[in-house]
Amino acid sequence: MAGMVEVAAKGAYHHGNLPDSLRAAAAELIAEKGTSGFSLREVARRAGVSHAAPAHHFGDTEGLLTSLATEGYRILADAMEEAARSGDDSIGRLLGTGRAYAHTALEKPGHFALMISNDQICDTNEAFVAEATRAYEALQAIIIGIRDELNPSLDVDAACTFCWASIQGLVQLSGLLDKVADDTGTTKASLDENIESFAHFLIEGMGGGA
Amino acid sequence: MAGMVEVAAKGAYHHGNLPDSLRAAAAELIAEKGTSGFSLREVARRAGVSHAAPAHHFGDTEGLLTSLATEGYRILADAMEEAARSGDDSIGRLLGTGRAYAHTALEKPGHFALMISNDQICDTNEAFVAEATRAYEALQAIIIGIRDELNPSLDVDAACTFCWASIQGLVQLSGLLDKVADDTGTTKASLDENIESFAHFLIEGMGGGA
DNA sequence: TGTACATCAGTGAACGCGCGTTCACTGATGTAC
DNA sequence: TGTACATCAGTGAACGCGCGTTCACTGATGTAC
Repeated sequence: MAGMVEVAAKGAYHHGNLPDSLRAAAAELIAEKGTSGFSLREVARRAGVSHAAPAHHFGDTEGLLTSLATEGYRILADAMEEAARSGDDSIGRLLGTGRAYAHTALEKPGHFALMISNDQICDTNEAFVAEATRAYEALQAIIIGIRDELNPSLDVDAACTFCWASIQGLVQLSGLLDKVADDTGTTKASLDENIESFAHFLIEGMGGGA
Repeated sequence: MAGMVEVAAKGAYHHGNLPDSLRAAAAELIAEKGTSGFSLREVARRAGVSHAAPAHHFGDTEGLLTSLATEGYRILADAMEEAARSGDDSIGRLLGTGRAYAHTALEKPGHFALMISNDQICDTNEAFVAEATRAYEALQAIIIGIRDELNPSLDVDAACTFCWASIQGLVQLSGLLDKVADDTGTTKASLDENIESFAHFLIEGMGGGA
C-alpha cells in the first residue's frame, strides 16, 4: 500500500534501505502526531528495527529530521521545476507551480509539517539549504518571466515573497497538515478550487499598475 | 521588563494571578523552544511555583495550551477589530488590519506559534472557537465593505481565505515565529515594507475583473 | 471585634514511563589472495 | 573455488533524565455568627 513504511523482511538482518525506511516512518509519525509527537524510538519501532539503529545512519534526532526536511525540499523543487517546464506561458507556469506546491504538500504532509515548523532541524546544513534554494529559484524564474512578459515594473522579490507566502498560507489554512486525516477526496477538490481563486487574485495583482 | 514572567513574591503563598503567569511563561517557552520544546514542569519552574500547581488551574497540558491559544485569538481579534474601526475607507481598513495581524504576531510569537501549529490544543473548545471566529469575522466585515464599495462581483469567501492565508504566510515566512530571536528592529522594518507590498498586490487583485 | 470553620491555592514526595544515547557485541557482507 | 579477514549494519542491555500525574498535606484566605 502506498505510504506504508517498509519493514525489514522477516529473519533478514540487513534491512536493505534503512535510511529511506526511517525517513518514511518519521514522515508518517509527524503526519499523525505533529512535530511535537516525534520520537526516535517510535520511528525505529515503525521501521521494525532496534531503537539504536537510527543513530547508526543519522547520528541523532536532528540528523534524521534535517535529512527528512531536505528530502521534502528536494521533492518540492522537483515538482515545481517540472510544473514550470510544462506551462504554455508565464501565467500557466505560475498556476501549475502553485498546484504542484499544494499537491506535494497534500501528498507529503509529514515532510511539510516539519519543513514549515523549522523545529529540530539544522537549517544551515548544506544539502538542506541547496534544496530549499532550488525550490525558491524555480518560483523566481517564473516571476521573472511574468515581469518580462506582462509588467516590466514588477518587483520580483516582493512578488516571490507574496506568491510563496500565499500558497504556503493556503496549504496551512486548508488544514492539509493537520493530524486528523480527513476525507482526502473533498479536501483535494476544495484545494483545487482555492488554487484557482488564488491564481485569479495573484495574476490580477501582478498584472496591475507600478 | 516587558515580556517577563511574573513570579510569586518572595515568601508569598498565594501567587496573585497564577493562571496569567503560567500562560505568560508558556508563551515565552514556546517562543524560545518551539511547540516541541514545551513542558508543563518547565512552565511551572519559570512561573516560580511547584510543578503540580498548573494542574490545579488547567488540568493538563492540553488545558493550558488551549487557554493560551484562546488568549492569542482574543488578542488578535481585539487588535483586528480596533484596526478595522480606525481606517478611513475599506482599503485603509484592510491595510490596517493586515498590519495589526503582523504586529500582533511579532509581539506574541509564542501565542502564534501555538495557534498555527494547532498542536496539543483542543480545537473544539467553546471559548477557543468563539475567539477564532471573532478574528475571522473582523476580516470578513472588511472584505464585504470592499465588495460593496469597489467590486460587486468579488467572491467574499475566496477573498477572505486569500487575505488570511497571505498575511499568515508572510508572518511565517518572515521567520517571526522562529526560535532564534533576531534583531527585532530590522525584522519589524522589513515586515512593514512587506506589508505595503502585500497590500498593493491584494488590492489590485480584489479590485480587478470578475 | 473575635472566633470557628469552610474553602481555596499551592506543596512536595512518590509513581511509573518513554526518551536519547552509549557501548560491547554479533551477524552479514564484501574483498583479497 | 575456497578461505581468511576487514568492514559494515543492526542488536540489546544499561544508564540517567525529565516528564505528567496523583495525592495526602498545609498554609492562606474568606465568611458566618
